[in-house]
Order: sequence, then C-alpha cells, then structure tokens
Amino acid sequence: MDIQSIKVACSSCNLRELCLPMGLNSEEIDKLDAVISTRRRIKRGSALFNTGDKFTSLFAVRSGFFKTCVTTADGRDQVTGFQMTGEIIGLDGIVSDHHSCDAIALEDAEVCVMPFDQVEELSREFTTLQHHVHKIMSREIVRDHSVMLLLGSMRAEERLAAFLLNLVQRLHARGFSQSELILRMTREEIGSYLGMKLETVSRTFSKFVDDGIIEVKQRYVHIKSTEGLKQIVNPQTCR
Amino acid sequence: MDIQSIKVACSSCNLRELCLPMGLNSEEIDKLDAVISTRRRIKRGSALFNTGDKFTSLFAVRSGFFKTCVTTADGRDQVTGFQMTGEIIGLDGIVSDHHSCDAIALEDAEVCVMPFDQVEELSREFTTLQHHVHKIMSREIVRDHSVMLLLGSMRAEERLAAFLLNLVQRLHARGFSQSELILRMTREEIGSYLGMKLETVSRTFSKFVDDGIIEVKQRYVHIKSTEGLKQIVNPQTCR
DNA sequence: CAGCGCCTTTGATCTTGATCAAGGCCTCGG
DNA sequence: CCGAGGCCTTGATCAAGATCAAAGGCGCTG
Repeated sequence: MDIQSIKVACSSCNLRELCLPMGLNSEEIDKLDAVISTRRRIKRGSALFNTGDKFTSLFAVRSGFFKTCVTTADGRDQVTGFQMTGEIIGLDGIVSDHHSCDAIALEDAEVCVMPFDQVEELSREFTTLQHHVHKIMSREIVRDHSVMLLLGSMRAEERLAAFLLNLVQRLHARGFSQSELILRMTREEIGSYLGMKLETVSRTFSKFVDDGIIEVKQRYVHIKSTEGLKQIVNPQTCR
Repeated sequence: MDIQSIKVACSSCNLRELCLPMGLNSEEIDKLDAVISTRRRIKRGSALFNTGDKFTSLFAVRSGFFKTCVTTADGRDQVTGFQMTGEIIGLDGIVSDHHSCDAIALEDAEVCVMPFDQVEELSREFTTLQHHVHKIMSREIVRDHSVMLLLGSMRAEERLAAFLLNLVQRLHARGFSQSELILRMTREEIGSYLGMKLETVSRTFSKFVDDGIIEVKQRYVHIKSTEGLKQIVNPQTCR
C-alpha cells in the first residue's frame, strides 16, 4: 500500500494560487486544511486510480506529472489529458461514484487527497469554495471542448503546435521557462492525446526542427519561435 | 426580444426525472420552482447565447433541440454537442463568467432559465441539489472524454455508428423509439461533431444502407440492426 | 404552382497521415 | 564495460478520407 498519512497544509503550500484554495480567505483555508489532511505518493508508471475504482476523493497534484486515459472494450485507448502541479484529478468519478478513466503517474508524484463528501460539506458553508469548485469543473469542460476542436478540425502540425503552446503556457504559469521544456510523456502518449500515430508525432517534430521553429533533443524541447508555432495553429494571420 | 416570463413549475414538469430536479423531494422542488420561474423561446436557427455573452444562467431544454459549437480565430468551428429535452446547457460559462461557445436551436425550442447564483444558493441549502449539480457537471466531463476517444481513435464508420447509437439511446430514454429517429441536424453538423466532412457522413450513411443495417430517407433513420451498429463500433466481438 | 436555395448524394482524384519496416540511440542492470 | 529493451527517427508504401465537381431532391416562398 502506497498511501501515506502526512500532514499537509494548504495554508503553507506554494501552490495555493493554482489549486483548490485559490481565492479563499485565511479562515476558509484553515477549514480546508482540516479536510485535506493526507498526501499520497505515486511511483512513476503506477496508477493513482483505475477505471472502475470507487470514487471517494479528488486529488490535487502537488508534484509530478500525470496522464488520464479512457479505454474502449476492444483495448484501444485515448489519453484525455496531462495534469501538472496544482491541477485537479478525479472529477470524472462524481457522476457514477466510480472512476471512468485511469490516472497514471508519468514521473514519481505526490497528490493531496481531498475526500469529496467533505469538499461538498465545506462548499455548503463557504460560497467562495463552492463557486471555486464549480469553476474548476467548468474549466475542465471548456478545456475538453478545445481538445474536441483540436481533434475534430486541426491537421497534424496544428495539433502538435497547439499542444506545445498549451504545455509551455501552463509551465510558465508555474514559474518555468516560456521557451524550454522537458516532455514527461512518450511520443506515443502525445500521439494518443492528439489523435495521431507516434511516427507522425516524431515526423512533425522533425519538420518543426527543419523549419527552425524548435530544437529537440529527446524529451527536451526548446521553442525558438513562439510566433512560428502560433502561426501554424492559426494559419489565418493576414488581414 | 424573445424572452418571455411564464410561470413554469418543475413540480408539474414531466421532464423532472431527466432534469435538474431529479432526486429532490417535494419541499426541495418547491424551492427550486421559485428559482426557475421563467422560460424562454428560441426560434429555429437562432442563438440561446453566443461566445462572449455574459454568463448568468444555466438552461434546461424543455422542448426542441440544440447544438453547441466553438469557433477558432480563423473561422473553423466544431460542434461540441447536441442537446435534447431535459439536458442542461451553459456549464461552459461558469469558469470565466462568459460563455465560450454558441448554443443554437436546431428547431423551435423552449428552455427553462435557471439563474446560476440562485442555483448555487439553493445548493448550499440542499445537499441533494448540490450533489446533483456536481453530477451534471461530471457527466458532461465524462461525455466529453468519450467524444475525445471517438475523435482520437475511431474511423469514420465507427464514429457514425457510435453517434447513431448514442442518439437513439437518449431518445429512447425520453420515450421515443429504439429503432427510428429524425435527425434534427444537417450532414454538415454531424460531420463537424464527428470530425469528418459532410460528404464522408453521406457516404457512410449510404454504406450502412447498402449493408442493410439502416434505412435512411433524408433526416429519417430507421435502425434495422442495433447489433450491426454495435459491432461496427466495437469490431472486437470474437473470443 | 413555379422557382430558388439549401441539403444531399455520388463520382473522380488527390493528400494526409497510417502502416510496415529497419536501424539508431539512450538508459539501466548485470 | 557490455548487452538488452524501450524509445525514437526515418524511409517506402498504402489507404482512408478530403477535396473538387456535378446533379438531383425537397421544402419554402412569392
């Protein structure tokens, strides 16, 4: 069993501006601290939860990097998202009391465990928290819609460019570089997320390198021209 | 202005088993009635809301049929969903206080207007309602993930078969036939939702007809073999 | 009821990305 | 230090679906 009970305080967490406590006052954060009292460590490659597991808690990523993926009856699967520090995992489980996807750590990770019944209880007490929970869920819905747009109407180059821009923007919000990143996932996982094969992902990376837009060394990516990527995503820049 | 203030009571609505009031007791429904006091009629082809509109309310479809779609800067757009009787529209607006998609009526429609601040207020009072709101949002997230799976990993025939099965299943839950339906959207809108061109949608319909799985007469579709469609979605039936 | 416009179907051709295949690189463990 | 395995790149070929084009059908409006 890799569950550890460690006291963790939102009040002293440097992620609180990205995470559930965002916007709460100090009294509210103290109450939230009481709810979010345990952490859990997940080793690279293992699951935070699997499809079908009983849903009890949401998880906030403290450190590490996750993917979530859904699987069809016949074994095909689809990465539905990559989650980094401060992001919330597990919203899929609310509707049926069971998770409908797998959440896999792509590197050694740690999450805060937030028992959902307690989150709901506290939400009834604090308007701010209630609204924030609603916002988190709404944000996920809007994000999913933009992935649908990507999958439904973009070509391979556009998808990969949009993906890189999104990743680097989220990393930047966490204090990392705007132009350099380390990919935590394989080409195959990127491909699954973007609806393309790993060979196509690799070829598209190579094309961007040839065009001088990025440099790539394995998992390391240096974005030499953010503008270049933006123009690929949005070919319409004239007028 | 096509806003009409008409008294509408959830307590007497025959959709309550599909809609927001699901699972509430009579006292709770009475309170909800006070919140959901207006309806609004939307004519075929016009918008319930557009991208950028201020978000104030969720809408429950009373009658009619909607599509929601997102648009890129360069004018491409993507249908993100079709909503029928009893389904909730507008969750996208919570996160930023503004809608991030358009909701268009595909036939003359009527919705119940549910001011979101009042829904939140009532949610703090009634655990049942609170949990139900969370479930509705979670359901939307799970639905979006399955669309991502469809767009990311299915071929044209599989997509259309899955789409038909999903539509007819939702219609059946509303008391309609399991085997017959009238499409409320054009081939182009189906194509946008499924990430394919209208010609491909049309050809795929024709192929299903040739294979004896369905009959099609314009917008009318008769499913002759639900099993046939299921096998197309899930080619793995051996073993 | 005639005419127009939109929606749909179908055919021919082309393009993108999938598939099949081979080889190289990096990492990790013995 | 060496070898194995996983990951990545690149090439050649193929196929699914996009694109271009044309024509038929249906419903709405005047």
